[in-house]
Amino acid sequence: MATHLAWHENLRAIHGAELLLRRLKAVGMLSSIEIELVRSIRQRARQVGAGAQVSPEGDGPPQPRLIISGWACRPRVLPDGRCQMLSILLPGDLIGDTGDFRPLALSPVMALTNVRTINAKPIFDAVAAEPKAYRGLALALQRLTRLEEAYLLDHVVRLGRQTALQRLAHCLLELYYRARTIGFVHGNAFTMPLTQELIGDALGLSLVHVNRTLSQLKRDGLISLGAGVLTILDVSKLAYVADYATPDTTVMAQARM
Amino acid sequence: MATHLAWHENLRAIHGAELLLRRLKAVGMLSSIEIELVRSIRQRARQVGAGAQVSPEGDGPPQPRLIISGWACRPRVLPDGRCQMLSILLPGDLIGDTGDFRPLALSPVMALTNVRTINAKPIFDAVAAEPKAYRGLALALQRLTRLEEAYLLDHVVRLGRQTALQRLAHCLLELYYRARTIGFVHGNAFTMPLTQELIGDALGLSLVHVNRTLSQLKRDGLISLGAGVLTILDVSKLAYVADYATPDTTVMAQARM
DNA sequence: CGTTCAGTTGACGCGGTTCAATCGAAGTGG
DNA sequence: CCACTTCGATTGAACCGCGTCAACTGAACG
Repeated sequence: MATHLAWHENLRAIHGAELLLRRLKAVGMLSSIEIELVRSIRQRARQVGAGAQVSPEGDGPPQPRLIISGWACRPRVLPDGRCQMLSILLPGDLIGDTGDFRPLALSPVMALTNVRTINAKPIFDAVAAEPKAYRGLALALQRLTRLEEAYLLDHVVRLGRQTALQRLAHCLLELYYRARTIGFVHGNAFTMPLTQELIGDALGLSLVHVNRTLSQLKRDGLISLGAGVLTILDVSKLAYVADYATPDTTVMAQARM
Repeated sequence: MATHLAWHENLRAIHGAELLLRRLKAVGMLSSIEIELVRSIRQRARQVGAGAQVSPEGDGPPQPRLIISGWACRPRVLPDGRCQMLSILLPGDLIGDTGDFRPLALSPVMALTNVRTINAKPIFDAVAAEPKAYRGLALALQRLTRLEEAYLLDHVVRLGRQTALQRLAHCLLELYYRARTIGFVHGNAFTMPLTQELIGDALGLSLVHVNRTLSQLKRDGLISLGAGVLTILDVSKLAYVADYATPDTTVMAQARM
């Protein structure tokens, strides 16, 4: 029984590395050696429940880990108890410090659902030890970091200058494209486990207004949402109201330099 | 006459390097060799008028430059013509790419007043060529980059979860501490050349509401503002309403790891 | 002496918050 | 097996922060 469980967890970990590979392949080319390295991180996963802190786990800079299942966020809590998310994290996303102590990478990560992570340090260690052998991988990892900053810049514009409808549409589209990259979208639908309160914390809106704005998007036939499954019914119309530029032309372009 | 002008510009450039030195010394320790290197960038300054683009100047990644006088910003212009600033830039701030292609560093910089910059590439070239000799400088430069990201995170919280009064108070305090670092503050007063419309673009507010909110801060005796000079009359009260944590305990702490 | 630009002020309306109540689904304990 | 609770979604009503429109001021400038 115990061995069966361990084997099961192992499978999960392999799958988790596959998610990271999809993201890396979306921003660069990897050699078969590099692909093997990423696949080699098949250690036992660590799980935390919804609401628990994922990172940092103790003192000092947080170790790099890969989210292999569940959603998380980087919350900033204000004295009055309200919360503003800096970013939303999906399976396939890397968290923790990768040696440069970026404030975003150092900021706490909180689980929004049950979250499973595996240690990603072996990847960075290998890349640091043999830069020549892992040039493509190093570049792709750096591009994922840039992508994270590009999303942050979009977030600023969203919060500063967009209406509730635009923010929501923009955010849902971002999540849609990110979910698609990791292969979670089937027929323009994907699992979106965020509650309306959490969406509010991400977009600087109240729970009630998120509800009303979501209703409007449904009424207008742009999305459908039920039982935790979000379907983008009309990508181009949604992109139009959100003022959302296709990732290829902006966010990804910035990452690809 | 021409030679006199060149000599004058030279003086300015030396002073500009001094501003960068103050910022570097605020986040790390420099050897005398490193100080000499920073002081050695005394090339002729380039000037652009208010409203003009400072960076990038042409194609490709923008070269690293140092702002030696004037204020600038990183604007994001929306299709409807409105604008959201990603950050505000003061004298002593570095702009342009430093080799890692960060989206923030690549995003356009626009002059808000007349802006003079000098080429900062020699510094980065020297650090890259002789990492051993310039370890302290490399670290300090990296910390300035982190600081920039930390300000961006604060910006997200400001825009997402703070009222107009709080945003304004928070922003003015940030500018106050940054101006103080470069030695521009005398008796809690410093030159603040931003128009109310520009402040609005930074904080996601309308011109009119910025005016009213500024009036309130004046009425409450927290600031005084006239003829482009901002005086912080009560730092601690302003920090209280802004919910502003002292830089030492937060932003700087993140940069100092 | 007109023009432009930044600041200032009033009136009005909308977008979004807050308070509050309801509802269904999913536990949870007796 | 059934209350009882909890949690997320939903909806109504009142309120208010902030945006918009518009008019006016004073200073700087040609």
